[in-house]
Amino acid sequence: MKALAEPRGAAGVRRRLSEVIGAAAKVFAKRGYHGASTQDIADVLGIRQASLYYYFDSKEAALEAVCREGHEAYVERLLQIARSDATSSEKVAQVLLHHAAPERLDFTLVFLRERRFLPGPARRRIRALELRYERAIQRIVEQGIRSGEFRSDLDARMTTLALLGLGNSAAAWYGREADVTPERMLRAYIDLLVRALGVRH
Amino acid sequence: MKALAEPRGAAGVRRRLSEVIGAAAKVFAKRGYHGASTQDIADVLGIRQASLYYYFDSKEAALEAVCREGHEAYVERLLQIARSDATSSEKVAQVLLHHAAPERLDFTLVFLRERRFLPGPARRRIRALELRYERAIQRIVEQGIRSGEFRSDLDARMTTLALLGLGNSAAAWYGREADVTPERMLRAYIDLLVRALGVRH
DNA sequence: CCTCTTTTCTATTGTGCTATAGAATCGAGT
DNA sequence: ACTCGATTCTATAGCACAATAGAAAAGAGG
Repeated sequence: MKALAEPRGAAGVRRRLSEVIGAAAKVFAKRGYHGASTQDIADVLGIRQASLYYYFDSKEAALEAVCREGHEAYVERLLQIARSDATSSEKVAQVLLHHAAPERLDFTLVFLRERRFLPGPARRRIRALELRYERAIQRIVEQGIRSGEFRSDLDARMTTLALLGLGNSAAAWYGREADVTPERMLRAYIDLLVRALGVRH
Repeated sequence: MKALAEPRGAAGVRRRLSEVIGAAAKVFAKRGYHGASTQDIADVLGIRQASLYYYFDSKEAALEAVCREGHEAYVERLLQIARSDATSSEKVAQVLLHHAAPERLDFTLVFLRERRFLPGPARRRIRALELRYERAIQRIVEQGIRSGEFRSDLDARMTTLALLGLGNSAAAWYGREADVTPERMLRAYIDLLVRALGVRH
C-alpha cells in the first residue's frame, strides 16, 4: 500500500535511495540511533520493516549512509565558500550560516550526536571527511590572521573549534523555544564571533 | 562477591546511592541512554542486573537521577560565582571554566545528550532546573551590560546561549585529540568570549 | 503478453533487554 | 545469638528488535 506510485527511471533509483536515507536521518535525529527501530524508519516510508534491508545490510550501515550523505554536501558547500573572494570575516559568517542552516537539520544532528556509535572502520571513514571540513575552516581562519584582518594572537585551531562549537550549539537549539529563531541566533553568534576575531580599530 | 565491604552507617546509605548514580552516569555517557543496558551499569558496580531495581523503579528513573544530581551541583556552584564580587568578565570566565570542568564530565555529557529521552513529566522537572541555570547566567551578562563593562548592544539571551554553547562544545571535545587539552581550549574560549563581550577601548 | 530486474512483502528465528517475584544474605543494634 | 530492615541474589516472564529466507508484485523493454 504505497502512497504514490512513481516512475522509476535510472535517476528514480537514486532518488528512492535518498528518500530512504532521509527517512533514516529523520528517525535517528528524533529518537537517537539506539532509540530508533528499523520499524520506525519503515513507518515513515510506508513500507515494511524487512523491506529496508533491500537498501542496507544493517542498521549501522544506514547510520553511516546518513552521516556520509549529510557531511558530503557540507564539505562541498564549504569549499565553495572558502574559494570565494569574500573577506575572512564574511567567510566566517557564511560558514556559520551554512553550518547551522536549518534545512538539512536532521542530517546535521545525526552526524553530531550519533556518529560516535559507528563501528571502528566506519567511524574512521567518517572522521576523514570531518577532518577535511575542519581543516578547510582552519585555513580560512589562518588566512584572516595572515592578512591582518584577524588578531595575530589567535590560536587558529581553537578558534576553529569555537566556530564549530557555536554552529553546533545553534543547530541543537532550534525548535526548543519559540522566541529563539535561527535568524536571531545566527545573527548574534556571527556578531560575537566577528568581534572576537577582528583586530580592534 | 562484592569488591570491598564498606561500613554502612546512615551516611553510607547515601553514599552507596551516589555510587549507583555515578555508575549509571558513566555508562550512559559512554554508550548513550538507549545504547546502555542495565546490565552494563550492574557490571560497573559488580552486582547483578536485577539488584539495580532496589535503587530505581526503572531505567528512566536512573536517567532522571543522573540528570538531577549532575545539574543540582552545577546550579549551586553557579550561584556562588554569581554572588561573588568579581567583575562581569571574570564571572563569565569562571562560569565557562566551571561549566566545562572535566571533573564530573559524565554527568555533564549525559545531561547534554540524553535528557531529551526523559518522558514528559521528568523532562519538565529537569527543564525547570535548567532554566534557573540559564537565567543565572543571563543575569551576569545583563549586569555586565548595565555596568558598562560589556557592549550595550548585546542580545543578552543569545549571548547566554552562546556562552553555554561554547561550554558544551568544549565538554564534548575532551579526549578526542591529544593536543586539545581542556586548559588550552578553555583559555582560548574565554579569551574569545571576553573580547566579544567587552567594549572596545 | 512474456521476461527479466527491481522492489516490496510475509513469515519467522534468535537474541537481548527491562522488569517482577520471591528467596537468601548481610549487618547493626540489642 | 536474635531480630529486623537493608541489600543483593536467583530465576524467569514477556516483549521488542535486528536480521534472514523466500515468495509475490510491480514495472520496463521487447
